[in-house]
Formats: sequence, C-alpha cells, structure tokens
Amino acid sequence: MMALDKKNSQKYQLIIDAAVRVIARHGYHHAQVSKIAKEAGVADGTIYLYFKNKEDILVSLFRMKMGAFISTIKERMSTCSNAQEKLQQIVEMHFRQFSDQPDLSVVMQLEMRQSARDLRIQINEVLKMYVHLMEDVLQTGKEEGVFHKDLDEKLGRQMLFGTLDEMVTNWVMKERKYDLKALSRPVYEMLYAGFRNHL
Amino acid sequence: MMALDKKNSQKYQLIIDAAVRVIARHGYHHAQVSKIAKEAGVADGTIYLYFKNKEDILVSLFRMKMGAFISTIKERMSTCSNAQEKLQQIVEMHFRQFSDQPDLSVVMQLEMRQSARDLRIQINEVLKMYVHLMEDVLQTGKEEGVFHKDLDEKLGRQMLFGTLDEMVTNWVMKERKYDLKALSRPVYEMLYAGFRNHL
Amino acid sequence: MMALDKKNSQKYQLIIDAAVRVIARHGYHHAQVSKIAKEAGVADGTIYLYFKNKEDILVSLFRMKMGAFISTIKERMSTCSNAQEKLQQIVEMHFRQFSDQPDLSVVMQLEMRQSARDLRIQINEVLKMYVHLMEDVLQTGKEEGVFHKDLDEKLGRQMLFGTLDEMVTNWVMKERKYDLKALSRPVYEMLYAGFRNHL
Amino acid sequence: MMALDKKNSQKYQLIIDAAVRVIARHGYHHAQVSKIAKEAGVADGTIYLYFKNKEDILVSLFRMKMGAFISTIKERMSTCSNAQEKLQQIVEMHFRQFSDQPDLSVVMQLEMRQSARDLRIQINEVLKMYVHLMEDVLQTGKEEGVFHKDLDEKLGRQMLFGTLDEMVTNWVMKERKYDLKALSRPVYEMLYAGFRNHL
DNA sequence: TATGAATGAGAATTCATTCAT
DNA sequence: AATGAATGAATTCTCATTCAT
Repeated sequence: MMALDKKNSQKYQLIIDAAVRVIARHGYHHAQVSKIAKEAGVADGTIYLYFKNKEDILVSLFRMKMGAFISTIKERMSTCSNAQEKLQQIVEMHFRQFSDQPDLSVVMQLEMRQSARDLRIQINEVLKMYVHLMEDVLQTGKEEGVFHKDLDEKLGRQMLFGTLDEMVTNWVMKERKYDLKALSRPVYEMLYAGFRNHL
Repeated sequence: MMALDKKNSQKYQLIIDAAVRVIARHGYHHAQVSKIAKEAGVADGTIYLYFKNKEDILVSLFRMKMGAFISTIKERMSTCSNAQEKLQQIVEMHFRQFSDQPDLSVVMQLEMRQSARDLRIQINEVLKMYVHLMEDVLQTGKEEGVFHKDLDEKLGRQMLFGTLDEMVTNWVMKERKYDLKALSRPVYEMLYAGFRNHL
Repeated sequence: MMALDKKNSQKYQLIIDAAVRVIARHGYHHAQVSKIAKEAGVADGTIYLYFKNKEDILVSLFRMKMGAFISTIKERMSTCSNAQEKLQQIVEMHFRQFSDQPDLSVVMQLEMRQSARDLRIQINEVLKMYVHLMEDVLQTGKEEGVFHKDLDEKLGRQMLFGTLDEMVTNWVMKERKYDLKALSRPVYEMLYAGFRNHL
Repeated sequence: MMALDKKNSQKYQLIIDAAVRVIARHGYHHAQVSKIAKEAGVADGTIYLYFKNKEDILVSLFRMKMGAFISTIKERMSTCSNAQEKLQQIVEMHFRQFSDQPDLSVVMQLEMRQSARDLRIQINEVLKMYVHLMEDVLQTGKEEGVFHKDLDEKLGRQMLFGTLDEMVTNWVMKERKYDLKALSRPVYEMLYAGFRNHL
C-alpha cells in the first residue's frame, strides 16, 4: 500500500483524530500508543500498519491539521485585494481556527511542545509553509507601500508568528476563558502599526 | 543546613551549572541525574542533599537563571529616563543575555519546553516577574504619552514577549549562526511603532 | 483478558510457583521481580500483564496457596463425625500439608513474615477463613459436649493456631530435620485436653 | 571502650530507647538510623560509636528488653512453690509486661518480625533463655506430678510460647482495645489442662 | 489486513555507613 | 567523643514495538 493510499484510508484519519482526543484529554506524556489504539477502536498492532512509529503519528497529525489550517487561511486570503487585508485575515483566521477547535489548540500549543527535539524539527518543516505565507504577505505589502520599505520580512514574520502564538498559548493556558477572536482587531492594529513602522 | 544556606552553598550552584551544561549537551530527555552528578563532580546521592528531586533541579535552575536575567534587566532599566528607552533596553538586554550564554539559550528555548505540564506551570510562576516588568513599562509609556492611550498592556506584553521569544528560538534553532544582538534595533523599532499605534 | 481469565491462565500459576521457589531459595528480600520472571521463563514485563505490582504477586501467592490449604482441610473435615475428630484432622492436615511442601513452608513461616505491615494486613484477611474454620470446630465441640462449656472460642482458636504455627516455624527453622507429621498425635492430645479443660 | 562500658553508658540506653519509640511510631521500614539518631539527640555518626551497625541496634534492643522481661519473670517465679503456680505466673507476667509497655509490644510483636532472616536467628538466640525457663517449669511439673508424665517438654513449651505469642499479637493488632491481662486466668486454665493431659 | 500477548531496555531515589574535622 | 556531609549501590515498572496466528 502506498503512502497516498494510506493517508486517504479511513483508518489513517481515524487514528489521527483519536490521537488528538487522547493527547488533549490525557496530555502528551500519558498518550500511549495503546490508548490511542483503543480510542480509535483498533488493535495496537494495527497502528503500525498505518504509521512507522509513534513519532510518525504525531508528525502526521501535525502535518494534516496544520495543512488544513494553512489551506483555510490561504483560501480566504485569495479574496483579499491588498496586503493590509491579508494581514488582517491571517490574524483573524489564526485565532478563529484555534477558537473553533479546542482539543487541537491544547495539543498544538501545550502538549506537542513537550515532544523531543527531533520531532520539533520535523514540526518546523511543516510550519515553513506558514512562514512563507506570512513572508509573502509582508513582501507584497512592502511592494504595495503599505508596510515600511525597510521592513525585514524575516523579522516581521517572527514578530507576527511570535505574537499570534504567544496569544493563543496564553488563551489556552487560561483555559480558554475569554474570547480569543475578539482580540483580532487590536492585535491586527498593533502589528500593522509595527509593520508600517512610521517613527 | 537550612534552605537559604543550601542555595548559597557552593555545591548548589555547582549542580545547577552542571545541569545547564548536561542538558545543553545531551538534551532534556538524556539529562539523567547520574550524568548531572558526574558533571558536577559529586555522588548521585549528594544531589538529593540539595534538591528534593529531579524536577526540583530544573525548577531551581530556571528560578536562579531567570532571576538573574530579570535582575540584570531591571538594574539597567533603572538608568532609563522614559518608557521608550526602557523598551529599547528590554529588547537589547534580552538578546544580549542570551547571546552571552549559549548553553543557557539552548536549555531555556528548546530543552526545558519539553518539560512536563506541571513543571511548566512552575516555570510560568517565575516568568510572571518578567511579565509584570513588561506591563509596567507599557503602562508607564501610556502615561508618558509615548505609547498609544488605547494600548492594551496585556496584549502589548504578549506581543513583546512573543516576539522576543520567537526570535531567540529561531536564532538557537539556526544554531546561533547570526548575530542576535544586531536585531535589537530593528526589532525595537517595529515594537515601538506597534505600541505607538498611529494608524 | 479478564481477571478471572488471568487467574486461570497458565502463566499466572507459572509465575506464582516461580515466586515460591525464588523466595524459598533466595529469601524474601532477594526475590527481585527479574529473578522471578527468569525462573518463570518469561520477560520482566510479562509479570505486569498478570499482576498489578510486586506486592500483588505476594498477596496472590498467599491467597492461592492458603486457599488451597484451607480447602483441603475443609474437604477432609466433611468426613468427620464429631468435633474431636475434626480437631484431630486440623492438626494432622496442617502438619501434613507443610510437610509435603517444603518450599511453601519456608515462604509462609519465615519469608513472608518479613513483608511490610500493609501486606500483612491483606494476609490476615486471607487467614480469617482459617480462623473461622477453627472457631466453628470449637463451637461445635462445645455443643456436642466434647469441649468445656465455658471454653472461649476466640481464645481456644488462638491457642490452636498459635501452637500449630509455632511448631511449624520451629520445624522450618530446624531445617525440617525431624518428622513434623509425627507430632500430630501428641499435639492433638495436648490441645484436646486443653479444650476439654477438666481441672 | 569495652563492651560492658558501652552498655552501661548513658548514650547506649538513650539510643536503644529512641529506637523503640521510632520503630513503634514509624514502623520498622521507616526507622532509619538518622531518625533514631535525631530522636536520641545525637549525630548519625555517634550511633556507630556504640553499635557496630543498624542490625546491632536491633539485636541489642531485643537483648536488653527481652533480658529485662525474662529477669522479671524469673524473679517472680522464685516465690512460687510449685510448677502449677509457676505456669500461672509465666502467663500472667507475660501478658502484664506487654500490657505495661505498649511501644515495646508493637515493636516486638509486629515490627521486628519484618527483620531479615539472619536478624531473626539472633533474636532466637536471645529467646532461648525464655525457652529454657519454660521447659524447666514443664520438667519440674512432670516431676511434681502436676503435669502428665508423658508430656513432651519441647512440644509443651512450643504450645505455651505459641499460645502466649499469638494472643499478644492479636491484642496488638486489635490496637490493644481490650484488656490483655484479663485473659491470664482462662489461658492459664487451658494450658494447664493441656499439660495435665488427662484424656 | 488485523490482532494483542509478549518483550526488555532504561532511570530516579533511598539510606546505611564512613571519615575528615 | 562527637559531628554530619558525602557516598554509591541497588531495583521496580512502563510502554513502544514485534510477530505468530
């Protein structure tokens, strides 16, 4: 069975979704393979017909969920007419998607960060798509003249991602007690002002 | 021997510094107590005369190092005459201190994040000092009129911390191949512009 | 696999019997789990598929062996027509069963007594069956008029059990160099006389 | 310093009495040398000026306390005119002494039995004095004609000791909620009847 | 494809004892 | 005689992965 077949198979998705629920419920360190198998309704050994090892489940989980996450943002961004609007959409969609998927928020912001160094390196590979998207927006904005001509895209992207990430993390750590989406507007304004950079 | 005596004792510091080196070199998950003891030049059991358990080594490490980190920033900030300068000093000192302590950077930005949830909660307690420092600066800046009157200190602090943290993490992950301190100026400018918030 | 299945499974018995041999040979404090596993011909981890922890092996061992011990006595006793005969059978069967199982004798009389307080409490629960059996015989004997009408069953049972236990312990400590079963007759006579209590 | 000097020294007694209290309070397995030292008000190292090792504390404890226990019984027994009375005194004094020393009861009947095999062998050496005392009484009783001429002293002694021991153990396990001394009379009667052995 | 019983490597911690002061 | 800081050996249990069915 080829990789593509596997990824499209029902069980592959079943196991990944089971993993999200188990990690969200029990935490990263108590998310044993046997627990995930049970949650997915398959035998332990079956996991290994679809995934190389435990790390592969987690990387795949991240790849699938982050892929969908980014696709959704990209799709929405195609309707935007300028970089300013695109920036606004990134902030709003970033917050909205985590708001709409509580389990995934816990898994992405808190639990998966406990993963070993080399798993995190693979995660970063996946994140590169998001990074490029952000840098593209900043580059475009510079060309359009809405962001400062000397804005460093790499630094700008790090501020953008660092800010969004920190805010989602804080929100998850406060047990999602406040409305994350409501922060979109002020956060966008701070970031936009930072990128316009008029001193 | 009392708690205070322990913390001031030579061995206590010896063990913490050994822990930093071992974690930086071998990674969080391979930093066994026996390895730390060997690196510190003491017997395994001696560790437990100074620390309650392994987690206590890590919490203490964080507390000591982060305490010094923040003290240094605070000290420097006392020489600043306004919030704008203080912001500049936070960015510069944050980057400088990590630049000057490569092992500690790896430990703080990459390795200790793998710690279990409850250790991270204790870490967050320590970070609160830093958070308050940042919020104070933003509050002062608003009063002085250098930051926007509608700036939300909490959001501002999250942007500030998120940005600095993301940048140091990127720098560590790129194996410190570029000059982190050189980023102080442009990063400060972006943040300052964000906080002035003139749209 | 359910609890009942486990206890009836071959491996469960295999491990318990291995534990008896290992404890008899090496003593309670040197009976490591790994040694028991090796003796049983299974991996260390397999032990934990059948037992919750090490203490559970020991409690189970006691429960199984003492259960069989008491069942055997009860069975034999059902053929007795009066309490006097029953008393005789208790003494004889008690001695005979230990005589026939040298390893078990060492484990029960010497080694398991070193167990921690809370394990001993669980052991006492198992022993209650034996205690009740003895008290029943004394009660019956009183009703039949073969034991003294003022005999206190609880005290009588303590004399009976204390005597048998002390004798088996002495025999084990003398390395079973004499014939325990041969003591049945005189011991029974002393006890019977004690219970008849004609002063 | 010679053995005798040590045993007469104040600290020697101090440490033994501290050990009794610590074992009674915390249990055998939590009676660390450092805890005993603290309770005795001396440094850990000081223990080793008076005792060869930890086992030596326990053996000495047993020797001292059991020595006093037996001396007291012997003394009382010298006032008895016949074996029947002596038997009565053994039972009564055995129960009385444990009644009067609750800490010691717990230590002797429950906690010290958890000691390793070879410590128990040394304990048995100490107990031999008691054993001889009992056998002497039974022997004398046979000669006096108050016990049965065919009574086996060794078996009789085992019944006597096993009975008393079981009763004190039961009383301690029931947390000394009833009056042990009140059992002296009926227990003596059962034993005496057993030794008279008129069937 | 699917199962699940079996495997076995790997690490934190305690505490009796020592010995320099 | 007394101290108490330092030592270091020794063991249970978990869980990712395999493979016979």
